[in-house]
Amino acid sequence: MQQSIQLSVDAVVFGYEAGSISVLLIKRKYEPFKGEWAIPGGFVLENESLESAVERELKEETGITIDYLEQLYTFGNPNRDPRSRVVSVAYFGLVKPSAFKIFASTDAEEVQWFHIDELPKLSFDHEEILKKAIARLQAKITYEPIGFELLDTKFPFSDLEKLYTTLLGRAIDRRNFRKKILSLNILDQLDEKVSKGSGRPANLFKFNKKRYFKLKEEGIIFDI
Amino acid sequence: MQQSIQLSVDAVVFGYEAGSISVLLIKRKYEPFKGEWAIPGGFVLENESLESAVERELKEETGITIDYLEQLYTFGNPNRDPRSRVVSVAYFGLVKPSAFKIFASTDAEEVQWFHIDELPKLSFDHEEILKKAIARLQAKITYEPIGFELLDTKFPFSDLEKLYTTLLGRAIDRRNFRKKILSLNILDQLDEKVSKGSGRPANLFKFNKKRYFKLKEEGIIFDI
DNA sequence: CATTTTATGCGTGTTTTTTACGCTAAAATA
DNA sequence: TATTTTAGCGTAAAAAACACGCATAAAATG
Repeated sequence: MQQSIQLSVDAVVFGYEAGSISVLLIKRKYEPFKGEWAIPGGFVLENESLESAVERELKEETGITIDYLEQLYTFGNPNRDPRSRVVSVAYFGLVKPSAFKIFASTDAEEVQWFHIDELPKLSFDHEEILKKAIARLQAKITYEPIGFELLDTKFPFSDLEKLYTTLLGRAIDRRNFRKKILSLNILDQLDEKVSKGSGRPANLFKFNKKRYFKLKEEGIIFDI
Repeated sequence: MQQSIQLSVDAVVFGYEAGSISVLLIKRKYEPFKGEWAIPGGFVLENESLESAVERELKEETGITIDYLEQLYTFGNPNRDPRSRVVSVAYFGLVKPSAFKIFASTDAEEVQWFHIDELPKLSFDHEEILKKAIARLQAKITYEPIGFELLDTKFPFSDLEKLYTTLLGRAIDRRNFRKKILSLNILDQLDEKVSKGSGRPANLFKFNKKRYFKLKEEGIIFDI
């Protein structure tokens, strides 16, 4: 028995900057869908794990090294690729965009961050993949502290608050939100302040991942 | 570019009977791992969707038609199969065991339900897959009403309660649980009673899936 | 340099949800 | 018929979620 199914990986990478969520897309250099936008990804090599394949492709095509990566879903519709049967394992990644300089290479003619509400037409079934990834991001920030992967290591509380209002798509009470997050005891308050523009300078905070995992083991759950 | 990665599907199927959760396993008829227990599954055909492949393999190997099926995770470790590189998309299924007669055929020498705390040694990385499936089942019954897929269409409230205590692995207050579930308004109380053994006969209930989806659209969420 | 603007940060009362637990009802059993 | 067993209803206390007031600090404005 010998199939000729090809296996690929794709990565939906989210970033957050200046109050809006963006996703990293590439413009395809080759057929099919040459010149159109797509989620970065490519074929898995013979002796490579799926995660390694994702990391390699991202590095090759966009120059990005990922901070947070998890498997999203496997898309296996027989006709999703016009060339042949290609099954793709999609991943979901988060980065701090400020930390990386993106550049196109190999299969990518161009790389660009797109706001998730200003997306171009996408190749293959990538729209479906992206839709699923957005749903996952919105759901997951309410029960796992993954939002911190999108912020700088040190951040003022207002950044976190803004991230959540953006992702949840609704207003949240600033005072109650602060109380709730601080009561979880997973943030370290630093002795630094930032002043961006007018207004009172804000204290900087840092996510204490180690403490979070310890609390998680003890059964304390993150829940917004 | 031509890979020789093979693609398979596997299905972890859970059933519930007499107060305990079981999983459907097959004894392998051929090498590798001939004579050992494994999760049912097999290779995906060229023009078949992943879901169809799962359904076909389950039917072939065990005789079961699944009630509830969802994708679990894709396992792609390069050495998970001693023959060659095989990537497997694992699925998660639920059935009412009373509704089916299981029988072994094709690749299976034997089929059997195993209580999830009395499992045999498993082939490949199937232990890892099963572990993930159990975690998913336990997590998911708290935020989606999938428990009903394991019960008979008509069931007394105590069956539901017992299922939850079993799955959650802890006692729950009978009175508060009933109040909570009934207040969700997703159960129809029937005009039938069952009396099994001693004690006051219990009213039968039926899960109203249609109403649940309607409520879900309106934003009412199931949460135990 | 006083005043306005902008944003931080602490507190308090109210409503809603969760939790704990007492008690009655109906059938089998001894 | 008394006792045991399982079903089913109700009520009060505790905890969490929600709504909102207001003092404070620094920068911008005139």
